[in-house]
Amino acid sequence: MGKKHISPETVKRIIVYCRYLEMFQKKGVKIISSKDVTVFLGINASQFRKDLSFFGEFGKRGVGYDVNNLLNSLKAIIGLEQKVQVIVVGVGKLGAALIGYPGFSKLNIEITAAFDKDFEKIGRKIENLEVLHIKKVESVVKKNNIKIAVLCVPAEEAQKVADLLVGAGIQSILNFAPTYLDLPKNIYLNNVDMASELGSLIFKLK
Amino acid sequence: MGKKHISPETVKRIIVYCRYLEMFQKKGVKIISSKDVTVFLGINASQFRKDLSFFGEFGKRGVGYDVNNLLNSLKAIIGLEQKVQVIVVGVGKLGAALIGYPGFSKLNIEITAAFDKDFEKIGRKIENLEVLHIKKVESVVKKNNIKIAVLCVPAEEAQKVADLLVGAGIQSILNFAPTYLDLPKNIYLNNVDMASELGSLIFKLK
DNA sequence: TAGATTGTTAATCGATTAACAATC
DNA sequence: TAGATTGTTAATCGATTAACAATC
Repeated sequence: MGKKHISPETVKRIIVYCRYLEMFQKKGVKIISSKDVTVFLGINASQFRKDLSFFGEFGKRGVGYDVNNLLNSLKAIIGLEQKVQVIVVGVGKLGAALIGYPGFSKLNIEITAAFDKDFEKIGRKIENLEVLHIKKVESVVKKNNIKIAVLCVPAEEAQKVADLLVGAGIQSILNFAPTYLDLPKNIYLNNVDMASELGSLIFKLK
Repeated sequence: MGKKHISPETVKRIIVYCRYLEMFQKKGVKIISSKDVTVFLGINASQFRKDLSFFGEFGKRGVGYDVNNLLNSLKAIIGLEQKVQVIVVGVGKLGAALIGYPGFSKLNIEITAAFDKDFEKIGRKIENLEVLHIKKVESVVKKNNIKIAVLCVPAEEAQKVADLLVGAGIQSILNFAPTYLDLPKNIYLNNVDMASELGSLIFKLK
């Protein structure tokens, strides 16, 4: 399947479209046009159609898109049509908050296990999930065939723990530590840099 | 000051440069080249020099950049040379985690106050910060001349609370709720969409 | 059929990278 | 001076938007 290159921007917009389509679905809207989907989001309707065009044809000319069909198709494109299992590594305040984060469960994402190195935390339950010692990560990852880790350890530890995760078989890391991670090229890395988002707001106010 | 348009990407990269320069500063490195700063970050050295060029000249040809000077200059450019006060609105797990988030304090950002509407939470202390009722937000914002709010309420409430913040005089919002906010054009909005970052990793694995 | 809206190509826009004169 | 590295211009690349034929 000679998949054309699809930009991360396109993928993230598709998730935004999904959320918005769910709103229409709940309201009972059956058919929607590219303009209806995008005008409120501040996105160009051409961009919506272009984004979809990477994956096929989903609409009827002169008519629009069937909300249910389109939503199901988009979810399947991202890979959200069935539950996705991820682990959380580092159960400080942020990690603990992410374990119960409704934005993840809404997307069909399930936190399978949580890990820490601090014996104070190990055995504690967070949202019915027992915190395990980090040394168990490899066996849990292998047993459940988990590919994605959410990394919430302090910046100083992040590289070391990321290396450990890669060694355990993790293929993708969502990194919340405000530091750059040097990882093998075959590992996917997304950084959520909350401080730099806030910093960019501070700059704009000047 | 006919400031050229500066992209958000440039601003976020400058914050990344700051973090990395601080590492060099701690190690006692005095002089650094554009290549030294960028090679490990996987950024092109031209990009670094181009990013800086929007704001002036900071290096010596044939020599490089003075680490201390450059770091101070960059912090001043972003607006981080003095403490910046922000408020956190919505003290669920995520909001509570952000109140103690070291990534913010490292950038000289101070959480001045935290708000919620839930009487169970009001009066509780989080990291020595008392949670206030949301109805007090306007007086706190005005009194302390606060311009930035971090919004951590559930998606369903986000628009309503954002409108309230704008009414109270807030000029910039860092939104963690996974929903689109429709705000006046003069209000700056940055979205941290953790779920879509995770979704884009899921897609890449396919 | 006439009007509407898609899917896709072409045009535009902006961001990244390469190249190089300036200069330490 | 010779070598190194900046600051900036020009070339490249990719993403967004406009335009329009296809077609419901």
